[in-house]
Amino acid sequence: MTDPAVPIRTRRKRQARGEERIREIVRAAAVVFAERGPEAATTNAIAAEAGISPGSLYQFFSSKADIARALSEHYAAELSGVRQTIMDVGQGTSIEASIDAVVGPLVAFSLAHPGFKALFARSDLPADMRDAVAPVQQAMHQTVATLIARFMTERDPADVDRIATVAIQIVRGMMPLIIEAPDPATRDALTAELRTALAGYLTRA
Amino acid sequence: MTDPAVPIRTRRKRQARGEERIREIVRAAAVVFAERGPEAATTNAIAAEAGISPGSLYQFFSSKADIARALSEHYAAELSGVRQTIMDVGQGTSIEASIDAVVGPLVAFSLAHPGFKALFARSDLPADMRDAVAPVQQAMHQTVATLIARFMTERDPADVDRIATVAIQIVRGMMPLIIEAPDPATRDALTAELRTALAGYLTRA
DNA sequence: TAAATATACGAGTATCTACTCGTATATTTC
DNA sequence: GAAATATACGAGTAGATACTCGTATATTTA
Repeated sequence: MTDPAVPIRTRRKRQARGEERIREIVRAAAVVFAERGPEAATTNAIAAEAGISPGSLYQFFSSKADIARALSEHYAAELSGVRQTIMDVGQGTSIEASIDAVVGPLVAFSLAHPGFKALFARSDLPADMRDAVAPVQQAMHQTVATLIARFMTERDPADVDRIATVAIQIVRGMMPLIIEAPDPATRDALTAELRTALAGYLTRA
Repeated sequence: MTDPAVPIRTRRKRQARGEERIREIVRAAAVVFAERGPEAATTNAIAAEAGISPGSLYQFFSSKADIARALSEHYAAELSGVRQTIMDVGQGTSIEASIDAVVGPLVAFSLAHPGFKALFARSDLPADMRDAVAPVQQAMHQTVATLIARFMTERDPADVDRIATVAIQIVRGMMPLIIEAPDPATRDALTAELRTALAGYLTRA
């Protein structure tokens, strides 16, 4: 039974064009997710948008949920810059100032990345996709909780956690309205309302 | 060409068992929508839950969106009692008291009617269903705006409208968490957070 | 250069879903 | 009681979708 050398062939390194294809598929997935929503986004449509065949798509991803996972991780990476900026606001700033530091960039990011809303604004994704994006969602929750904890140094961590959850849900509720606002003035007004709602909640929570 | 008497046969009156079937189908739809969500809820599953054949279902409803419409109207009717109670709170009560008068019954209603959340908590239903439930959604918006207007007698109606929209989105964001809370204590805590969020927003808006 | 493997294709498959249709029975109307 | 119609059935249809498979080419490794 002792098997000295089972040469389970390790996959040879991915080629440069493979990496490029993956990037192209993730980009296409963002477009299709944004246009049709997570359940109506078909793998064939993603392949078409990427300019490749369905077979090639499955050369790099094992399932639609796997594509969603890659897309969510892509957004997490893109957001890390934003997160750094946010975390850099001084420890002594007011709740309102911190909210301003978060809301503006987040709205800008959502506008620039239309697929982001499709993946993160919904709390009831199909099970397989929800599982796929859960790690990134939890990381975002952690970031928000850390930020909120600065203003609630005396509070129980469980309280801070709950407050972070509520704040995220408020953002989730408002973001679709903001993104799909018919004109910039409406968008700005709704963004201001989001700031008001967050400030109102967090100063009372 | 002049046709003096085109006897377009007017459909004979629906029988009592037909009315009963319709009630049964709507009830079944609520169950299936709650269990699977609006897009995964299949008409065959609704028929099975109602204990009838797919063909019989289409005897009474022309499409899945048509069933969603009937369900949303059913909820609107069920909610009219709640609305009456809410509207009866005195004109002079505080914002907080009014919020309490709304949130408690609304959470209770959502818990007692699991399909309600599936239809009303989502802002991105498939187009045909969204159109089907739009009238009821608008009626609910009107009710909320009327209630809010009591505290904002000086405000422009457009402002009141926008504030009502934001308040509804806050509720929409929180309701899934409240309904799916793992235990009653968590549910009560989240319901309290919803009250806090609404009070915080409305006193600042 | 030759073997090995990554990339690429796209028609095809199994499965699912909204909805139909031919047919049969229950109820109402006259 | 008989014609007309509402109710009921459930196998069947057309269309869609996630994913596969046989095959062919490009690239890398030795």
